[in-house]
Amino acid sequence: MAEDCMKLHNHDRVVDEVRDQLPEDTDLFDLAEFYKVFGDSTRIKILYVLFESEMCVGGIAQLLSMTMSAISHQLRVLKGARLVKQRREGKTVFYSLADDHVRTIIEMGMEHISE
Amino acid sequence: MAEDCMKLHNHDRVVDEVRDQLPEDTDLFDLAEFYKVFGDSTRIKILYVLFESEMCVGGIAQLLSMTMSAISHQLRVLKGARLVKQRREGKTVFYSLADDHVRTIIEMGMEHISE
DNA sequence: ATAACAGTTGAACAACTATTCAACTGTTGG
DNA sequence: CCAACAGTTGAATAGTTGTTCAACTGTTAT
Repeated sequence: MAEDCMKLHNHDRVVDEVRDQLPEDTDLFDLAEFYKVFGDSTRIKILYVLFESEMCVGGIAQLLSMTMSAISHQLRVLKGARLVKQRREGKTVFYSLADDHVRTIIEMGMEHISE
Repeated sequence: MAEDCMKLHNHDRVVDEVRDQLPEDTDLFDLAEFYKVFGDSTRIKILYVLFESEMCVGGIAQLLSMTMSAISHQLRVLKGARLVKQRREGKTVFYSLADDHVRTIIEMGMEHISE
């Protein structure tokens, strides 16, 4: 007699049950896209900077010792994820956190890795 | 007189202040690495499956219509991030969530994108 | 011992992504 | 209007990453 994992553990039934509980495929995809935004140290650094204070692109660039172009590109990604917002004052553009949600998410991660 | 952003907004002082508040560079890097793990829809799907029930590699593969090899590769990443743990039973290896931390982090993200 | 099964692993390839560079927009002061 | 500054953008490049494939380990039943 065949002792497959399938037959031993009754896969087909369990698999069907679990499948019903899963969120929509598009939601799972969107969630991964969202977390991708946190998956880059430059963006993480920018977010941490904005935790402390709103700041213009040049200021962030100076702080992180990077070009304004590089920072601007990443700010665009952060804005796309609705994590930051911008405010223009003359030639300068100030960026700040869109909401406090971000803080919680990042603190959650920090907790996990420092265990 | 030069009306630089620098001089107008007193960058150097603010920048220095904020720099002191930032976590270690290595911590910020590790945090980004951690979030990278959530930044893939296959891994997100696997985590959601394990929310419902512990499951073997073949079961997950069947559920997600993917090869065992692909799943095994991703489980390795998840294990590396200490998000899942394994348990052997004969030829079968069962995976499950390492702790409930993961649930909170993922729910946090879901909240943000469904706003 | 050996065959069959469950899972792992490393190399290779394709797809994606972060930074750089140069050219651009928009704003302000002269 | 023009020059200078702050920031943005698109193309190009280098580095990273997910899946596939084939070969491998480890376990169990005969």
